[in-house]
Amino acid sequence: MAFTEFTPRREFLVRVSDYNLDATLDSGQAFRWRFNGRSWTGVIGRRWVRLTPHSEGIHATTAAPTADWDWLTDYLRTQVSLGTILARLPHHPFLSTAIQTHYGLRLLRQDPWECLASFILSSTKQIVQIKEIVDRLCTAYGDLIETPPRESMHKTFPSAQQIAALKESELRGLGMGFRAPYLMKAAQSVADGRCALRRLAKQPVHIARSTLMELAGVGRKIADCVLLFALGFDEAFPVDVWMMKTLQSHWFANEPISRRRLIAFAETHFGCYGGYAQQYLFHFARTQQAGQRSDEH
DNA sequence: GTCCAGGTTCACG
DNA sequence: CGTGAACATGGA
Repeated sequence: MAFTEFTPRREFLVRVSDYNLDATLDSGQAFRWRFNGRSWTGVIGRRWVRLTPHSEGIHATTAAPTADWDWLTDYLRTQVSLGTILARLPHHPFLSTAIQTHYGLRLLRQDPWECLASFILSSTKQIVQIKEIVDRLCTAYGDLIETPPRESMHKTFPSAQQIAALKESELRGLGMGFRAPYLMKAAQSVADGRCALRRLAKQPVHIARSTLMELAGVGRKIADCVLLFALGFDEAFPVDVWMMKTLQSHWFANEPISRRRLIAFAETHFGCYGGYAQQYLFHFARTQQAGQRSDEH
C-alpha cells in the first residue's frame, strides 16, 4: 500500500470510464447538485464536494482534507460495470436511442433518508421546484459544514431526528403544502426506529417496497425511487407521468394503459436491471422535451 | 384564468 | 378492483 493513499488530501481523481457525470447528476435522481458550466457542487453526507468531469474519470475537490475516499466511490458507484448491465436490458430501438444519447448515465447510491424525504416532497412538483424546496429545507434545518469561501452549499440534509423535532407548521412555511404532514410522519417513523431504512437493503425487494409503502404519502412510485436510488435494487422501475407517456407511446402504440398495468409490464419486461432502463428513458424524455420548450434549469 | 408538475389518498361504483 | 377528485404551491 502506498503511503500517499492514506495522506489526507482535498483533491482526488476517481479513475473510471463510461461515466457521464453531467447526465447522472442532472437526471432527477438527486436534487442538491448545482452546475456552474463545468463542475458540479453538492453535499454528500457531511462533506461539501465539487466534481469535475476528467479525461480519466472524475476529479473531486473537498473542503476538508480526507484520507479515505470510499464515501465518494460508494455514492457514485464507480465500481459498477455499466456495459455488463446495459447488455442485460431487452433490445428496443427507443431504449437504444436513449442509451446512446446519454451513454454513461449511472445510478447513484444515495443516503436512504435523504432520498426518501426528497421524493416525499417530489409528488406533483417539477424537478426545478423539488430542488428549490430541498434547498430551503437544508438551509433552514441542516447542520453547517466546512465549505470553501464564497460557496453557498454549506448545510447537510437534515436528519430524520432533526425534522421529527420540528412542527408541521415550520415545514409548511417552506412551501411543502400537503406534503408537510407526510414528511413529518416519515421523519418520526425513521427517527424512533419503527422504520429501519438501512435494513431494507438486505431484504427481498417486495418486502422492502411494502415496508416503505406503509409510510403515509409513500406509494409505489416513491417507494421504487428509494429502492432504486438509495437501497441498491436495480430492478426497481418507478413509473411516473413521464414513464407512463414513454411506455404508452413506444411500447404500446399510444394505447392508453393504466399505471397498474404498466408497472406489471415493466417489472417482467425490463428485468433485473430495469431501473437503468427507466433512468435512461426518463432522462431522455425530459431532455427531449426541454429542447422543444426552451425551459429547464 | 387554466393546466400541469418524477403522486398519494380517499370515496364511490 | 377500477376510476376520479382533492390535496398546496408555483410556473408556463
